[in-house]
Amino acid sequence: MSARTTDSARDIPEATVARLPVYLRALITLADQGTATCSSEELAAAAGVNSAKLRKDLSYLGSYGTRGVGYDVDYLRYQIAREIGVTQDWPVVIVGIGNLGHALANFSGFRSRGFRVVALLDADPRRHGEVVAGIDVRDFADLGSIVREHGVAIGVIATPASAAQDVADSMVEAGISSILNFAPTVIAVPDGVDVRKVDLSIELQILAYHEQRKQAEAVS
Amino acid sequence: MSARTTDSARDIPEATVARLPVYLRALITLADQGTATCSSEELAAAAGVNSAKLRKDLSYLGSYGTRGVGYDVDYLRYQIAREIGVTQDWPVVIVGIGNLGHALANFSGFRSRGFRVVALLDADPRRHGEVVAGIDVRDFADLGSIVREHGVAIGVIATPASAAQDVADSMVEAGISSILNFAPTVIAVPDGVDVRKVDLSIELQILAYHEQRKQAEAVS
DNA sequence: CTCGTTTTGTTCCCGCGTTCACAAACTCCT
DNA sequence: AGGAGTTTGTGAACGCGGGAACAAAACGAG
Repeated sequence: MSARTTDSARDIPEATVARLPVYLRALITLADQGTATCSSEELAAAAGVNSAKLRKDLSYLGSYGTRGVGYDVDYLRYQIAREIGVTQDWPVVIVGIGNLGHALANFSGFRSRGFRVVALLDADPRRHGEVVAGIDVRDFADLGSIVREHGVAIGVIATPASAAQDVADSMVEAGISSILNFAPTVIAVPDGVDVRKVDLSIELQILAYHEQRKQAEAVS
Repeated sequence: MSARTTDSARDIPEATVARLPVYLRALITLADQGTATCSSEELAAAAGVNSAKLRKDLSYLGSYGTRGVGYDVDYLRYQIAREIGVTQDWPVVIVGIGNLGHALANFSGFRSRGFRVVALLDADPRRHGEVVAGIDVRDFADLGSIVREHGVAIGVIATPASAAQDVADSMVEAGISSILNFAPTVIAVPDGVDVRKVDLSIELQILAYHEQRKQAEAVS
């Protein structure tokens, strides 16, 4: 902590951070199509946001565009990737190799963004030795040594809700400081550890709420 | 549309709607533990939010608490469930039965919240007839008739990004008005259709950004 | 070189959401 | 019955994020 003047580290609003990966994906798509330059208007359309918002977001990173011209796709793509940190390699462990764990282990989107699954862990001994996505499932008790060996900072929880808090505690103790939680429960972690949660059921419930209101409107 | 006075339909802020399912889950956990009554402080702790925020959120639904006492767990649970709409049955179709589609089809959290998977669809003929989670995979072309037959309002997209827009278009045409999109791409839909997206890779990238900054701080 | 055109970067304003703080209301004990 | 103690519901202040609008900068034509 403490103030410093690392020039690359102005503080970027959280809402902007959440959109940068979307811009990055849009830029990759544009690059694949052979587009060399794009305006904020085009990129905003591809990312599904307002162009003023896009420009403001990018301005937090620096002045990477050219007035009257637009943005160089490859250059901007690299700058965003660097800012997010996906130019480096991030070792990741996945705990809980059920249906969801399988899907995550096989998900190609991780690999292509600099995330490398270094271990799959499960508490159930019957799963140990099983090979998923070319990686063999190991004992959850090995977490500590794996984290030390590979310098893992990011952990993914794909266990049932009942196990999630214990897994999180073990992850923190092992030195992991960023957790992506798919278990449908709130987990508590000490300060300095980031948690993001993805809850499929919650997303559906939000849709159901709006759907219910739409249907109520329709019959009125 | 148009203004009406359905007393149950004051407009609830979007941020509150997104938290109601979390409260509901916390209440179910409390009920399972045999708790009959809880204070806003306790419930807030279980849901991982500030107690003032919880009280304000609940106040949008009505005055379901008792001052000096707290909230009746079962009663509040029912009221929230009714407000979200999960007291009724929501038929759902899942399109794209790859790794993720498998996991979603088997996910028990849907069933327990009033969501019923009525069909699994895939464009690949080799998958047709395969049985996943007790439901057999059918041709994507059957979407329209299935939606009509079951009155499906909610669709889940679990296809690769390249197919997502086409699937969304077909869903909208079939009459689906709420879409949960797991494909890593922005999809465009007409007004009146709600889309929520879940992007695993984006969540990890957000964690990576913060992790990078923590590590930069650590060496300074 | 100068003017018109295009597009970025930024300023300003507004509205939503969060939090504090307190009044209203209910229970329990004496 | 009345007062002390609790806990809800809400009014008010504050800060963040979104969007419109504009000034600054680059390019091209003549």
